[in-house]
Amino acid sequence: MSITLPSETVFHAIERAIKEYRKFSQNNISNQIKDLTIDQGMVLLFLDKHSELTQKEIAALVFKDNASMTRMINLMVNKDYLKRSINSVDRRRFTIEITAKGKKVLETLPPIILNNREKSLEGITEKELLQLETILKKITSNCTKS
Amino acid sequence: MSITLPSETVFHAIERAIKEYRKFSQNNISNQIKDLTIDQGMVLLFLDKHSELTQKEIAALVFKDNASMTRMINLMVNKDYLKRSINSVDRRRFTIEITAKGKKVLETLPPIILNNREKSLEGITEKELLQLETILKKITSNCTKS
DNA sequence: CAAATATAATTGATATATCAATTATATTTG
DNA sequence: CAAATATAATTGATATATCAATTATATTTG
Repeated sequence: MSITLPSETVFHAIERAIKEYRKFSQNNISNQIKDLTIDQGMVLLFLDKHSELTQKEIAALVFKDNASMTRMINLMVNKDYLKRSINSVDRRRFTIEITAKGKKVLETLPPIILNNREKSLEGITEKELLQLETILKKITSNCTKS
Repeated sequence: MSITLPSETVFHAIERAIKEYRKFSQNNISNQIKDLTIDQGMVLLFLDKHSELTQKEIAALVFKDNASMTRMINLMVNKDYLKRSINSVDRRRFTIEITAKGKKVLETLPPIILNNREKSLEGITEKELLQLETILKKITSNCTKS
């Protein structure tokens, strides 16, 4: 008996689901907003609600490392979504502000995202959603413990 | 009422679980095999069982696009895991063979992967696993339909 | 059969991921 | 307090992701 192929495992199903959701979301975003990735959109959402976040904290929220976040924010500054300025309290940090263009996006983006979530979870009950989260958290915890 | 932050959604939990699983797996692989990524390992597993696969087909199995697969296989050829030769039946394709070094890896890798799967699913019942797959497939189907 | 179309793979450009090393500043500790 | 250590962010190198264009070959169609 040889090993079950990765394509037959639950990990494959997990990866498939999140990738299709990302693709679906990105398409729906791109239809209305030019030149914005989901991840960039999420960065805007987080900064909108928590303006004092450091790059490191944002990175953790969107599953990136600091190096990726530096480059992502560079891009977003170049595209005029964000403005970076030195934080006078801790000069190792930056204060990141959302520009007028960024704020414009924040008017259009949330309804698109809400719709993405709703459509992709259609036919799934509240109970199932809770089950899903519970099981996923077990996997996460198994992989992170020790 | 503003939008629920991405970090509070089930999509975040999905992404977290698969990323932690990948990290966990990669660590366990790297402990025993130098210079092999999970994805490269999966390519070896697939080719081992289905030697006639085209690059395009392998790409689909590991969620990459053709361009990424081309580069990944280039690397694996350079690292002497694979050998590429023209397919005489269809000269657009390649026949990809696993080298002796690749076969060596295939002796060490499966037990590591089995252990990764087992450990990461510890405490999760058969029933829960089925529920998980069912719900994930609903999401996938919602995101791909139309 | 020749022209049109399709397919497998590659290439180029740009973005992102990952790791290690580095820089600048802040905090801790002897 | 000075030296050691920690932290936030950056940079460089290399791999991977994504899109569009290209190349080479195969298949379809008028």
